[in-house]
Amino acid sequence: MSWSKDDKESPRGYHHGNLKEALLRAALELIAQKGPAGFTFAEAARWAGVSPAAPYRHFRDRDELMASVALRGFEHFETALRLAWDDGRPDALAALDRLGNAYLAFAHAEPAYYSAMFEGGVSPAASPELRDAAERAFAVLRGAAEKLCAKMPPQGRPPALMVALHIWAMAHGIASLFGRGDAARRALPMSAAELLEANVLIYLRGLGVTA
Amino acid sequence: MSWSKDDKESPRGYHHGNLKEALLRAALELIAQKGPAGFTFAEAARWAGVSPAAPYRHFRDRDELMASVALRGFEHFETALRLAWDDGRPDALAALDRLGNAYLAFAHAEPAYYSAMFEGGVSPAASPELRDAAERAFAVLRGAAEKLCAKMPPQGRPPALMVALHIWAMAHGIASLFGRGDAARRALPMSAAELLEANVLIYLRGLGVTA
DNA sequence: TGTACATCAGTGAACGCGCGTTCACTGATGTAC
DNA sequence: TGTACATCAGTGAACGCGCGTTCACTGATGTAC
Repeated sequence: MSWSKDDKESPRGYHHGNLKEALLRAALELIAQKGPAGFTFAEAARWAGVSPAAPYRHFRDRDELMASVALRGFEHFETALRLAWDDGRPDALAALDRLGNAYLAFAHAEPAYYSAMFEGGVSPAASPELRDAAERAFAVLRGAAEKLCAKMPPQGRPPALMVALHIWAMAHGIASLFGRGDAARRALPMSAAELLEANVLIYLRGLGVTA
Repeated sequence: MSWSKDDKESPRGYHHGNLKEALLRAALELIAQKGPAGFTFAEAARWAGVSPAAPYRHFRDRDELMASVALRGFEHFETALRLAWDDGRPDALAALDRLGNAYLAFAHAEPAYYSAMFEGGVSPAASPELRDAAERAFAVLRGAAEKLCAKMPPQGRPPALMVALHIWAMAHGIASLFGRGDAARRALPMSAAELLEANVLIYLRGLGVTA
């Protein structure tokens, strides 16, 4: 985060100019350093180089800031997934493989967003905005599941929603158990990405989808 | 937790008699109420009806108490899984189904243990004791995977470790996304247990395991 | 059986700290005329 | 183009609070003899 130094040291006048943005980045940085529980309103203010009362101009409280981080996380997450899926081009299987990799890459590269989204104690149902953002991200998985189901033999074709939930569960399970950069992780015989790819491939074979 | 009232109100002398145990239970209760981040050393002491200095006789600090909770959690978890698996009787598939249900039931009935184990910020590698307990719980899944692999056609039989990790990921993914009692959860077309059962069945079909 | 003593678990008062939150304020910005 | 004024973002000092941690202490328990 090379801009952090600039942000903190560049002279500024009485008005910060972009404090809301700076607070979001501060929260993100602090979550990355200490986990979703380990950041405080006061510290975010300090990190942004501003008095402890200033954040109240932009967020009602700590929870609202956390929810904003989660919201932004879901937006970036959706973008990353949508880009990887690329509407199923050139074919659904190749695209799904990219999708899984993108899922893990996001959880790995942006653990702060990922934990704000899924472990931050933010209830997605709390704000309609947040719920919608989460829904839009899930919609990418949902769309992928639909395209996959269309490839299956019609008899015994499973509901696309269920397939989407399964894919989500496998990706989330592997991401949260093995996908973070922690040193404390279990030694694996293969990478998280390989593990997920194999899991999804076996699952699809079970559904009768073949390459 | 009907004993809590008794514990707090029954008269006791200068010595508590079973403070370590009471602190573990207090921590568990507080984690259940406010999540793994939302309990403090001082509050656990208060909950156990003891001065704030007393816990230091039994735990170095908050982290050691949290690690003890996680340790006990893994022990109960292992017991529950082992009981459900029952050495694969009467056959591996039926036993695996019970195993999955037991996994979800534990996460649902003991969210405090589950989050101390997987989201408490406790590094399993920190203490050998904790690592071993986690390893013994995983060994149940591992054993199940081995029994399943033995049923597969030998050509292209996958490594049992990978199958165990896949089962773990599916169970953990579904447990942490859909398996908690939160009101804020996504409305699902089926229960978490059904979702996991279907996921595992499709996966096994993909491996060539049939009922 | 009784007594002296060591050990140990819990006390309670004290401390420094950082947090969340409030308040009247002040400096900067933008706008109406 | 300039001036008066409303609006707004950030200040800084203050508060009460609960936490973690320490300390010399004290009451209870167990043990040696």
